[in-house]
Amino acid sequence: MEGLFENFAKHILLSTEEKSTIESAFQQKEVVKGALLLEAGQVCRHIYFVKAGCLRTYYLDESGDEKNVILHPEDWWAGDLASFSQQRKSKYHIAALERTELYFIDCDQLEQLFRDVPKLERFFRILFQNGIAFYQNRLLSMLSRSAEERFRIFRSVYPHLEQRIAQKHIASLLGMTPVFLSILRKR
Amino acid sequence: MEGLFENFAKHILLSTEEKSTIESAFQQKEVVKGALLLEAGQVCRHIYFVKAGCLRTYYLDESGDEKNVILHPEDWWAGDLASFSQQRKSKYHIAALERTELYFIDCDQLEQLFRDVPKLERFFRILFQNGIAFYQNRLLSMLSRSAEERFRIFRSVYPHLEQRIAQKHIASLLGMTPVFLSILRKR
DNA sequence: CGTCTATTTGAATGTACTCAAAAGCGGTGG
DNA sequence: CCACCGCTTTTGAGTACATTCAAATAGACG
Repeated sequence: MEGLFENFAKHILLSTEEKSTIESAFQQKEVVKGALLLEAGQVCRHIYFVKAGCLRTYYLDESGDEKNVILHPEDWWAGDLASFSQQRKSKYHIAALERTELYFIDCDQLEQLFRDVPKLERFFRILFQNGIAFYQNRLLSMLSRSAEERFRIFRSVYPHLEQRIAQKHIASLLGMTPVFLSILRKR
Repeated sequence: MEGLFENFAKHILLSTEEKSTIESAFQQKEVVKGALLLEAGQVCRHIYFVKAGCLRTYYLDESGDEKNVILHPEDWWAGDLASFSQQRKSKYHIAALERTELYFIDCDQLEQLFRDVPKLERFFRILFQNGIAFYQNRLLSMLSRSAEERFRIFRSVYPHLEQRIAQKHIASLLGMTPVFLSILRKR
């Protein structure tokens, strides 16, 4: 679980005992491309950490269109926090865009883990704090950038992801149609 | 500081001692309409809680246009968390849209308060968790809703705010021009 | 009351979309 | 290994939603 602990180490310092407490709470799994980890309408029961591969969180709208809200490549966390913490039905689906290796934890066990290793409250407080900054940025880019600029930003932020995943998923993430993204790429 | 403690009570239970520790860490002030609480380029040194009135967080882009990222009416928190926690220059300005009554805390004192009242880590973890859900929603609405739908949503989420603040600020928040919002309102 | 800023209105324009069809690509099975 | 099927991407034509610019009107505030 190296990748996971490196991630924790970004914000908190864990003792060996704390690490082993955490290690025993997390599980590991590998899912195939297309696998569904959370379905809208269900309560989110797990938080995932992506070791390798890529997940996406998306909204399935009234007309059946999928809107990718966020991609989770390696070293990212995934899970519907609002659903998780308020035990409400999720609005989002979470699925794998590639064969993906994951660590995950059950939501009840995470609550227990918060009690056993209180430092984790701090870790997630900071993680979520950064999450807010991330979404503020995304929102700002929707408010003030053209489709072309948003695509340029995407390319610079995720240099290799463009080759790994379908254009339609990038288009959806950036709030444009795949047809229009294809036109932009030709330029 | 009733409003503030009611807000804390949404997620954590505080003892009388804890309340008084918190109370002595927060300060109070009142600002006039238009007052600037945070300027882009400066490091965010305070977190604000809006008792009455309304603040806005906005981005001033290259061409001098202001983009409202979020409004903070009564009972909301404000402050650039990313700047605050990483001690980096803020990208955003925070200003008052009305005469506004505030509670605020210095960032160093908040760090101290996290040590004195560890429950607050939990409070802010949950607050930020909800913040992420809020921004996900905003983002989704930019990704999948028309300007008209976004305006309808705004009206239902903030029923009285439309009368209190300038249309151009609502237009900016919703990612459209004030001219177009005026056309929408006529319909 | 006068000035300054915000809103409304109209015309022309542009960015991005829809629809449809063709081409490309990837995986599967014969 | 190749052929076929399904899905994704490309291309083109026509369209719509929202913008820009400019001018007129209304409203806020000292």
